[in-house]
Amino acid sequence: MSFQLDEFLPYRLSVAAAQISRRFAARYAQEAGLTIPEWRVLAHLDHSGAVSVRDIHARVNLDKSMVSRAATRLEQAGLLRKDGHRTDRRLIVLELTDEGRDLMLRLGRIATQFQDELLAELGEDGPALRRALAQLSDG
Amino acid sequence: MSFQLDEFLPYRLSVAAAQISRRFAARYAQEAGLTIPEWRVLAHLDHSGAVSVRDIHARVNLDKSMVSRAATRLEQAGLLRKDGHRTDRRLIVLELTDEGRDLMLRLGRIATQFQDELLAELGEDGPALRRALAQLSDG
DNA sequence: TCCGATTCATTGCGGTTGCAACGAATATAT
DNA sequence: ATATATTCGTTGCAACCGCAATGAATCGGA
Repeated sequence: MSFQLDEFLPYRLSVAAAQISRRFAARYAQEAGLTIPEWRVLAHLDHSGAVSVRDIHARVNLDKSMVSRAATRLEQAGLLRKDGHRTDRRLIVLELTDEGRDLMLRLGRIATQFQDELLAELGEDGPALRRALAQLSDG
Repeated sequence: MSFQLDEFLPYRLSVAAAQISRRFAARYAQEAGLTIPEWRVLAHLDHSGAVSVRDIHARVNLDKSMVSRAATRLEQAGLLRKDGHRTDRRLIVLELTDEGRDLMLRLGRIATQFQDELLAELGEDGPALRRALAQLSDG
């Protein structure tokens, strides 16, 4: 009996993740043309307030270089500010501008609605999916 | 109340998928240094028999160019053969060599065991995860 | 105090990826 | 029958990613 890729969990997971990312990107493309790293940085800053590159790197599953480049692009787009840290001059403090917060307000609504739709599609498997993803991410 | 990336399903999905892919890649790295596209092409061919690039592209969620390049590399590694189609000369028929089949036998065992471990970690959420991933991939 | 180790953000680089263009082969419509 | 459209695999290209190296700043131990 030969191996069935179709039934293989890592494959299914990867396909589902790619598919959902595409669907979501299509939603927010109307509001803003962000890459996934840019979206993650923006969303994390909205929730965390002013914070360093390292901080985002640690919490958002992005390489330092990605955070740095995404932040540069977001700064050029006027969505965030980079300031030096008061006492530790190695650190760069990232903080959303008013424009960035406005955008996240709109994107947050889109994201929440999108997630609600997904959970509705999933029905009663939703909570189990949450638990399973948490388990797999830590493992 | 600001948006919480941590709780956002597309994000959780993407992180879990990346994490599991890394774990699995670490397993089969000992047997063979395959990229993910190469692994998918190999695994699909093992299960499907001789088949065209287009076929794999459609079923395995890989861009045509990826399939083409992966097939070229696998051919150079002696794991598959490329032949012309008998009647439709646009088509290229891909088929595993004996060596390719041998490798897939070993990789299939590793994959199956890895999946068994994952399912054990997941416990009773495993079946719900399966259903959820299927639902999300179609949506 | 002062020198080596560590932390931080950026940058360079090689490999990968997705998209679009291409040429060859086949299908379709008039 | 023949011109047009479509399908197929490959290739070029630009963007992207992860990793390692870099340079600046801070920390820690002798």
